[in-house]
Amino acid sequence: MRRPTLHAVAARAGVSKSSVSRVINGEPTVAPEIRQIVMAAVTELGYVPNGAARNLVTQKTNTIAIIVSDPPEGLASDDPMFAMVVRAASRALEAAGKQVSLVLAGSDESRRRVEQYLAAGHVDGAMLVSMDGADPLPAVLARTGLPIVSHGRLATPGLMPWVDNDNLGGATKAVQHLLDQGRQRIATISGPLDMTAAQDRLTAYRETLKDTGRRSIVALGDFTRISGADAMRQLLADDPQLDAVFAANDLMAIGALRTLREAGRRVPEDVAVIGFDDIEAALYTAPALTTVRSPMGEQAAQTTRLLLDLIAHGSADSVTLPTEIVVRESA
Amino acid sequence: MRRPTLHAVAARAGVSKSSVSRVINGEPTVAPEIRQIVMAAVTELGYVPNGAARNLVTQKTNTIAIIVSDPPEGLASDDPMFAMVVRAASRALEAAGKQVSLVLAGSDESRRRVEQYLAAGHVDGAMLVSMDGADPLPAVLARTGLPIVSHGRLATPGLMPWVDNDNLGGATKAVQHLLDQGRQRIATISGPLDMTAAQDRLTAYRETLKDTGRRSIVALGDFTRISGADAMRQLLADDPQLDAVFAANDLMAIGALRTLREAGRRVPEDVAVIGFDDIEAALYTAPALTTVRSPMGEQAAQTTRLLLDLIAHGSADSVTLPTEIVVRESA
DNA sequence: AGGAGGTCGGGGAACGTTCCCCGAGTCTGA
DNA sequence: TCAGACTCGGGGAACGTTCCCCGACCTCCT
Repeated sequence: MRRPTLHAVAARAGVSKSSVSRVINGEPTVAPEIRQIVMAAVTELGYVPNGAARNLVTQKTNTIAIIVSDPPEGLASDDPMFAMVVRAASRALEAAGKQVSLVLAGSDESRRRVEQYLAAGHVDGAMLVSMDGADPLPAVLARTGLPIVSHGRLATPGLMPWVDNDNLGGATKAVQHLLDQGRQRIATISGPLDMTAAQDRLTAYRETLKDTGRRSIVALGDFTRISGADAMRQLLADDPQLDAVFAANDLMAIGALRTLREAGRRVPEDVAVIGFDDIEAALYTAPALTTVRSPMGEQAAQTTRLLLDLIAHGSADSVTLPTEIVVRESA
Repeated sequence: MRRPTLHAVAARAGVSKSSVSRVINGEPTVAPEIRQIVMAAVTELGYVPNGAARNLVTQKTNTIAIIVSDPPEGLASDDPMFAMVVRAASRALEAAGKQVSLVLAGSDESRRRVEQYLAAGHVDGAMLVSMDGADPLPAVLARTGLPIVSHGRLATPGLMPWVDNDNLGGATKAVQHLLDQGRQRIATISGPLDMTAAQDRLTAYRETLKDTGRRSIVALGDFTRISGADAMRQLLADDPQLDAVFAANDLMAIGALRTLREAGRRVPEDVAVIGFDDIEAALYTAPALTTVRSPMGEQAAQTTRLLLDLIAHGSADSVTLPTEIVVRESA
């Protein structure tokens, strides 16, 4: 009932286990006839090399960890980012012949386990996804010496290479678009400020407005729909005269849209709304959401490439990807 | 530069490697003072047991594979199901001390690799997610003899235990709700018919309507928003008089809502729309979507429990979870 | 024809654990 | 106080591979 071993295949084929190993690993220095005999024995016995034994002796695992920060609240668990990023990264990794180990870093307890897990040599490298600035995990993991890259720029610079999209540029374009429409009172719904993406988008909003003499109107969200809805209520209370809102992501823009509808404001006539990310749902809101496209699939693919480079060459340079505005109906 | 081994810790602590191993694995039969000495040496050296060596000798990996069918088209890559299911299952698995290996089964090539991967002993068990009926993968994997369960009932019965929600009951409730409102011409947008969930939802629609003498009006979708929008266009062309639509999932209902809006039909006055799943986005449509709640987080957690049971006891019974209707504005 | 060089297969050590088995040490009870 | 039983630590084999090194055979050149 036990799986056949290399030894069994060698015995079956009547050659040494070295020869079998060479055939399995596709080494060129093996006679064609031997190869054939071995292959026959392999298929006959249904032999598959034992992964653990292989990992042990080669000191590599062919496995990459995708480490996703997972807030214990369990909010935003249908986050489209998660699906897009994990899926795109997995695809790229599998295309490169790597296996994927998915790690949710939630509680402190689980964070400790992540460190152990990496130190135990289970993976050849890791990709960090949506880490916030307060999280000590990146620094801890960087110290393991393993090749690690970050999907999204980290608050602490220099820890590891990263791939991010041009949040500053994108947010600037968004606010500029509202200004170009002649909007006078432009508010923003910010993301959680311990994340660099949220910081950058807020900074760009402030800088762009400052040049026009307008004042900033800011409400805080956490990148979820419900927080966007709440923040919008807050903004309407703070300044009933506002005529435009820049939400730091589409999910919050969708929440804002609902609040505006409930408040009887027309979009875009009374209030223009612009989001960020261009998730698929942005096409299906009423009215359809104007937003800034961040190339999420591309970002995940590039992050993967960066990691593979880092593993192969020992170094890799961070990348910033361009963003573009997508004008639909809401602004 | 190399990581310390068990041997190094033993030397440092002045005990045998057996003692160190016992301490590491928390065996009770070890003197407290020895334990203390060993622990000191462990922290001092920063020792972490090598995973591959451990896996090799114990013949288990503490790892579970989540195998997700991944259509090559790359459509629906922001599928909220993917995020919810993978996240909930990962959480449950990590809570049980298991590591998660995420496997996307896309091309034929990658399917072959999945089989190899499982046969190589990289995992102790696997969970299949969103397999369609035409997929040979479940049968192939079942033959490996590894403990495997399915998230969602499979088209081929008896292959492995599964956890599903009550699609028949839920869809019946949905259609009945439309009937109760006095709707006369009730159409449906079906999911891909090679998936059991789509089959069941369509069957329930047909059965429920049949009793009332009404005729079925069916358009085919594939569980994506765009397909829902297309199918709705089709339905309006087929029967301009229709006054209700049951979409087999919320994503397609969202697509249908957009088409209805474009066609100038009011929801729910002219056409009632009801979805299925109760994803978070259903709360944010205009009008808010009436739908059938399927407990996705619960389903993922139960599937995990089923798998752990199967691994521990060698057997486990399939589970069907109840669904309930959630009435909002659209129907 | 003989030797040198190159090609290919075989034996065995090593990877870092766990676990079995044995032996030594300790404690208890008669 | 001594024997027996039990507790706890140590040595070593085993897990299934890879890879190094050596040896044998073949070929080609001189």
